Amino acid sequence: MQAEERQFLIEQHLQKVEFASLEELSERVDVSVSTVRRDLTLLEAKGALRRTHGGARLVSPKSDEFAFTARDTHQLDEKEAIGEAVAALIQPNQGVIIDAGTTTYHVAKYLGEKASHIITNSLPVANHFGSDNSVEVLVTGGVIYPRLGVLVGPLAVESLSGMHADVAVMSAGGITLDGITNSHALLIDIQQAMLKSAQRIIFCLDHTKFNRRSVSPLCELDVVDTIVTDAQAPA
Amino acid sequence: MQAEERQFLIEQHLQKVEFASLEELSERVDVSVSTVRRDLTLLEAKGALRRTHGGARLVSPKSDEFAFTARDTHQLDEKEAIGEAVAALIQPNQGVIIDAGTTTYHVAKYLGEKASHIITNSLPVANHFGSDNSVEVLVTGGVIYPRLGVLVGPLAVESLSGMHADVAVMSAGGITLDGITNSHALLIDIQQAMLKSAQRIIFCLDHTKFNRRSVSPLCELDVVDTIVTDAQAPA
DNA sequence: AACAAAATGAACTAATTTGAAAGATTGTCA
DNA sequence: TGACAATCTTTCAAATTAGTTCATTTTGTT
Repeated sequence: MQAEERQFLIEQHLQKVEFASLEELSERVDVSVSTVRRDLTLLEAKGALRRTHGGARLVSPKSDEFAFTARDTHQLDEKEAIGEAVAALIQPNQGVIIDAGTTTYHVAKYLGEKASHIITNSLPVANHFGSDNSVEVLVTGGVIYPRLGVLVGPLAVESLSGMHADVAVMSAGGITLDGITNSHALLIDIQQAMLKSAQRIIFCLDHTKFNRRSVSPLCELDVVDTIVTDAQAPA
Repeated sequence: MQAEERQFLIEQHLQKVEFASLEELSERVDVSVSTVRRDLTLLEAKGALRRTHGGARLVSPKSDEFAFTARDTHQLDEKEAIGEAVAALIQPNQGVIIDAGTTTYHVAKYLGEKASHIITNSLPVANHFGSDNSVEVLVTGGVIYPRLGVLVGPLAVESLSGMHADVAVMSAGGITLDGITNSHALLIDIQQAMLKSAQRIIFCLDHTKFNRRSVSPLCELDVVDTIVTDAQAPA
């Protein structure tokens, strides 16, 4: 790999995680810590980031974007893995509904140009496909729920009600034997509309979601076709 | 293989991968590394790419989102100035419709928390306010028009039809004494819905738009309340 | 076919980059 | 504050890459 590419990768990674340690970066781009140091010095001179003790951080935690969704490093690896697995489940040229959420965002990343059209109420997902003209992306209307970049409200529900998709890729706050629950009542309406509009329902739930119950009930378990999770989850 | 063909292949490959090492290229086009070096020097002189240590890099990386809108540096100063001027025209706590476009995006930047609610079909504008919870941002639904990040289609028009705002901040492709025109028929419907929903209409038009006529007519001049432009514009 | 011109690949040297180790600095915790 | 660990900067040898030169091959022309 070339120096330029490496530096680009570092920059790009920081866009995602906001802060990264030297070790983390050195592993990620597979060079020594010394080299990462040098790269960071260069990138800092360029103004792309700011060096800190032990690593580097984004210079402007750009309020432009959705820190929470796109930059959430909490269990990043698991989420990436789930994202990849779900993307593999989807057949080419299907229509896919993508729910808002940190995990479902990763599904979008791995989905590439597989889907023929995508329906979403998540601004991060919409942004991800924004410059990709091989996929038709339909964004539901709605009011932006701050920080999450989710479109909520009656307009979002209405938009979804008339639509149809082959698959819905969903996320939630918790799952028990009684069913699936989520935290915001505002989201429930929208998610239920999504469930109605799709033929096959896939839920993305990492192991922290199991045996947890959020405030609002979303649906029974028998509505769900597939659950994708990570290795640490119970049967 | 001809030298020209080889260079074309190199260029084409770089379009795909953004970065490539000499070895990689030399294998791909099946010549020695020396020759690849020479090719790269030529291609660099041509402006097709930039040489780096160990390889080459694409000059214009297409990687980022909505480069067109947010990073369009064409007449940046004028647009910033227009943005600031329009923002100054807006009273606190008004409802504002913001059209999609490079200039209107700058209006959003200067608007801050002045408006009480904002209605837009522009993803860059939505992103800009995304994490700001002092403003209610209503995003119209619709299909993403690639590269511009505009939401278009019937859903966008429907979303707008039921709404109301104090001001509409609009952009367009050209203006003559006969009226205002814009380039994409898809946008026209939406813009007309915006015009209907707002009490006061402000158009942002830099001097290049004057005496130009785009393909589709948008509206007559008497619909417009205010036009904000830059110093180089005619009276 | 014979020749000149251009392109190619290889060999060599100069320049750059890299990784590791030294000592200097900073941050942390009692 | 003082020790201790972690991180930073500097330095240097090794490795990689760039630039140059030259013999050989290919190409184009007569």
